[in-house]
Parts: sequence; structure tokens; C-alpha cells
Amino acid sequence: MPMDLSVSDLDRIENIIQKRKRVKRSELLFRHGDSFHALYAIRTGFFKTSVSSTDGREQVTGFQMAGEIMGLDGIVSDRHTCDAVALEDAEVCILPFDRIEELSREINALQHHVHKIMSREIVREHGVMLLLGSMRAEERVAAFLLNLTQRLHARGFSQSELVLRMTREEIGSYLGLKLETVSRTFSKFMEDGIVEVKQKNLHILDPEALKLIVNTAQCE
Amino acid sequence: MPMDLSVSDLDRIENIIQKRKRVKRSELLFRHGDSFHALYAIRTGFFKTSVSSTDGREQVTGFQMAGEIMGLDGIVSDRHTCDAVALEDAEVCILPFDRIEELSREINALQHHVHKIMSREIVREHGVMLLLGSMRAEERVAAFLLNLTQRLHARGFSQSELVLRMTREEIGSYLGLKLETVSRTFSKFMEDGIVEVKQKNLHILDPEALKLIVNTAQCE
DNA sequence: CGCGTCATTGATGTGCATCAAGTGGTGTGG
DNA sequence: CCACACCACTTGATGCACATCAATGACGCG
Repeated sequence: MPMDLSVSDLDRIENIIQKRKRVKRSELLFRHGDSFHALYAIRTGFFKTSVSSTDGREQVTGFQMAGEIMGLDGIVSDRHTCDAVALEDAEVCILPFDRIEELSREINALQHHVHKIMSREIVREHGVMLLLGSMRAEERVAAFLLNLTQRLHARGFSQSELVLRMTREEIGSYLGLKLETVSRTFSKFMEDGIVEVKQKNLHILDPEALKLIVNTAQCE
Repeated sequence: MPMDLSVSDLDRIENIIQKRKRVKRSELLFRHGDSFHALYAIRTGFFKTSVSSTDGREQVTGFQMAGEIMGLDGIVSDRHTCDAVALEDAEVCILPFDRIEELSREINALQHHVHKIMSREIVREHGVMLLLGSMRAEERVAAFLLNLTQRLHARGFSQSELVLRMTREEIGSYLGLKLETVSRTFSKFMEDGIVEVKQKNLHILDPEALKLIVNTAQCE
């Protein structure tokens, strides 16, 4: 949490972290219906969150990586409303929410930080809604790749090389596409010399081309 | 804001409302890029919020009615990231956000209430993502109608009669459909005797049929 | 009353889903 | 260490739901 704070305040915030928890690949950190009492900050690893409809269709609502917060959905009803699954072995910090609220009352910067995290999530979801509501398959995939690389780059990873921790089906669920369409789109991008895909490994050769795809209205 | 509070605390919360603002039909309450300093609680009227992509496509992110809060998107970057347009003459309470944060530090119930409002918005958006990502046109429209009537009913309006304040195009934008598809779906529901639509006026004859459409996987 | 906006409906097109077959990589147990 | 099984992925053929294009109709407002 990058903020300008006194050392003592920083200490107190550190103390919110009561314990850490390891989650193995494909294990659930929490699931729909679990009672809510904490947020989770990812230390290492990679997660997906998903909701599902009464008739069983799953919608991946996001992919989360180190430094990101999960569990905000649980505040409103004291129950989690989505599932969080580790896509690789992971470690999270458990942040008891009552402690966060308590300390937020005393440390203004923390209070504002919490508000920002929630607002950021709302804005992120607006972006996903735009993607799901109005973009074509290629635009969705391009936007997805750009978003992933940007976030990875901010964490010190390469801008052009990445490992897809999730399956094509999970990507498809997130983007509102079928796994075959995701696969075909990757192949198309390869033909066009925009990316190199080899299983889970992806190399972006021409990021500008991806940006062009996202920012150009193919239709209308 | 329904909470159990002391009278004096309630008074202090009331005082957050520094002023009210009238917004005429089709006028903007705020727009993308405006600097953020307040949330808005709708007293009367009806709004839509929307984001748009760089190439100009608009995505309606929600329809808001009396009692609902707008502007949460602005917290993260101190700028609004969406547009809020009144779909009928409206009045809102201006809630300066620094005052909300100030008072939240002193009144626990208010703090938690604010957190819940933001969490509720996140959960709502998860639902929209599910709709946009995996539902068919009829399911989307059915879900939309049920959601609207449910919210109107909670405000004392009829469960079965409603006035669509938005155009078919705006409904379509929200649901990721074209206006013609929305229109055709309404016509289909009329043929099936599920609703009666006459311009902006809509009468739900068979709410159970709508629920069935939403909860039944047409495909997969 | 006439114009503009919004809505309906039909005809046609297409992007993605669906169905299906085959490949390669991975992990497991013999 | 290899053989087998399984899963993830790719790729092709086909179909369909919804978009697009187009024409007409119904309000409502100045």
C-alpha cells in the first residue's frame, strides 16, 4: 500500500495482517455463500474470481495478481457472492475487515485508500462492461492482452512476454466468448505477426497493432 | 439511509447534505473528466450512467432511481469516469465526499453504510457481467425487466406496471443488444402473453414466465 | 400542422457458437 | 522410463442468433 504515512501508522496498518494463508493451485480461497470477515491481499500467485447463475453458467469476473485485493463483494451482505480460485500456488494476506474499518477511522490515508480500492474496482468493471457490451472478439482479446501485460509490467515483468495462467475457456468466460473463438483469435493474431503463442506462453511482437485493434471501431 | 442511529448522529449525517440540485431531463449531472468532489443521492427522477470508448461507442453502465447513489467512480482518480444523464427531471442531494469521509470516522454505522454501498455496486456489476457475458437476448431483457420492477416495487410502485424512462437504444446499450433486438424481444414477449408494451408503458402479465426465462439455460 | 425522434417490422448478412475430429503436452502408474 | 489416459488446445464445417440495412409508422413537441 503505497502512501505517505508516519512510521507508527505504517506499523499499525502492518498489524492488520493477522496471518497469511497459502492456497494451492485450483483451490478455493473463498466461495459463494461463505461468510465474509476479511479482505485478501495477494502476496504471490494468481487468482480468478467468478460468479455463476442459478442454472450453472459461470462468468469469470476478473483475474487478480500480486498486490490486488479480493473479497470486496462480501461487504454488502456479510457473505461472499463470488468464488475465488488460485490459478497457481499462491499466498495471500488475510485482512480482517473489522480491523480495517477500525483503523480507517483513525488513519485518514488508510480510509481514503480503502475507498479508492473499491472505486477502482467499480471503474474496472465499467471497462469490462464496455468490453462485453460493445466489442468484437478481436477487440476483446486485444484489450485483454494489453490489460494483462500492463499490469504485469507494473510489477516488474516483461511488457512483451507473459504466461497465461488461465485456460482458454477461462479467458473466454471472462471475455464473453467461447474457448474456440479465443483460440482462433490467437491464431489470427499469430498469422498477422502480432503475437507468438505457444501453449501458455505468449509473446507480443506488435503491441501497437493490439492498441489499434482496441481503439478502432470495426463496425458502426 | 435506513440505519439505527442516535438522533444526534442522524442530525449530523443530514448536515452532510449541503445543497440540492435540480437536473432537467437530458441534462448531465456530471460527465467523464469532471473533477470529483461529491457523491449524489437521487431524491426524485431517473438517471442513466454511461462510459464510452476512445472510438466513441457508448455503454450504459446502469439506470439509477430514487434513493440510489451516483458518483462512486470518481473516488479513485478524483475525476469522474462516466457520464450521468437525467432521463426525466430530477433532484439530487449533493454529498461532499470529504464530509462523508470525515463523518465516517466518527460514526461507525455511516462508515459501514458507505462500504456497503460501494460493495453493493460491485456486486451489481458482477450481475451485469454475467448477463452480458453469458445470457441470450430474451434472458437479458427478462432479467432487465425483473430488476426494474423489483426496484420500483421496493419504492412503493406497482410490481406489474412501469414506465420505461429510457429509449430502446439505451436499454440495448445496457444489455449489449441493438435497439431492434430489444424491440423484437418485447414483441415476442407480447405474442407470448408475458407482457403488454405500448410505447414507454409496460405491463407485466406473467412475471413467473420472465423468471423462468432468466433461470433456464436455453443453450449449453 | 409538420418535423424530428423513437419504435416497429421485414429482409438479409455475418460473427461467433456449435459440433466434431484430431493433436500435443502432461501427469500418472506400471 | 515408457505407455496410456486425460485434458487443453487447435482447426475445420456448419448453423444460428443477433446485427445490419431499410422502410414505415406513431408520438410528441414547437
